[in-house]
Amino acid sequence: MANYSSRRETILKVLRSTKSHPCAEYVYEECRKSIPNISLGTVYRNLAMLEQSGDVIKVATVDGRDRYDGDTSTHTHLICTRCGRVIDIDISSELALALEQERANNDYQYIQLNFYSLCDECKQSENKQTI
Amino acid sequence: MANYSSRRETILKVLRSTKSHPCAEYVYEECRKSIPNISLGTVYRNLAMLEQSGDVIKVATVDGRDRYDGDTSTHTHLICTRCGRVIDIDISSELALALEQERANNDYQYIQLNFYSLCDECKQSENKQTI
DNA sequence: GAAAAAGTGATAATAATTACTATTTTTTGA
DNA sequence: TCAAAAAATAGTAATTATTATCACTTTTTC
Repeated sequence: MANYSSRRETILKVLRSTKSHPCAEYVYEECRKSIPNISLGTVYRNLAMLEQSGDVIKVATVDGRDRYDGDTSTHTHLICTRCGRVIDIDISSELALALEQERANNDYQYIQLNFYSLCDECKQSENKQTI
Repeated sequence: MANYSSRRETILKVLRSTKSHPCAEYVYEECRKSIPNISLGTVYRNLAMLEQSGDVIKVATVDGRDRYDGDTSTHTHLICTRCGRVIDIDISSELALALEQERANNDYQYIQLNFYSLCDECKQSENKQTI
């Protein structure tokens, strides 16, 4: 069904080479560095295809923009309630185990766990302001 | 800062009286039953205010539409990978405890846990089709 | 290597959400 | 109680992320 596409390969490479969980616009700008005439529509189309094929996940929608992740393994995110940054975080092995058990017991396909809080950068700037 | 507003009260009532985690459009249609000339902009503005004040949470974005929940207590959702329905589900007490511990230990503000799978209705129709 | 299938760039269209503004509702405080 | 100030609203226009379209190019098939 799906042919090979050099654009798709580049888009996937961009997503796998960052931990920033970027939106389509960011992926587009990164791709333009090596493929100057790639179009934004191509990025959107391929992100949808890559999501469909399970090579990429749509991890959250922040400020109206969909955010993508090239890491499809089960992992947890911190979403900053101020700046919207999406950050990978570690969780206790007890929690990881309980999550996986709940998933398996109920035959759920996959899990999305987000904690919300200020990220380190926003905590910093918050401190500066209040001192 | 915020005055009283009968529209806001109605919007909150609508959200608290459903378990369907509706989008703004649904809230708007429900409100129109008692306030025929309420405007969609008012619904959006008040949903944002209610989210800000913590009376409502934005629980997910499904098919490009933000979905709201009038139940602000920590609870878990099943999101149907076919129809997009958002459904409250129970989790084991072990998982609930591990989640709360992780939250407290790291001083996270709040948690959002979503499992993805077919909902019961979509499982049903899937069965019908494949037999 | 030619026909068929899939992908692309450029651009137009769609649709959810936000902004704007004249008017109305609510609050304030004398 | 009531008039001025503050906040909210309806109606509508503007914005913006995303999707659709289509003539053309790349990839696959056989």
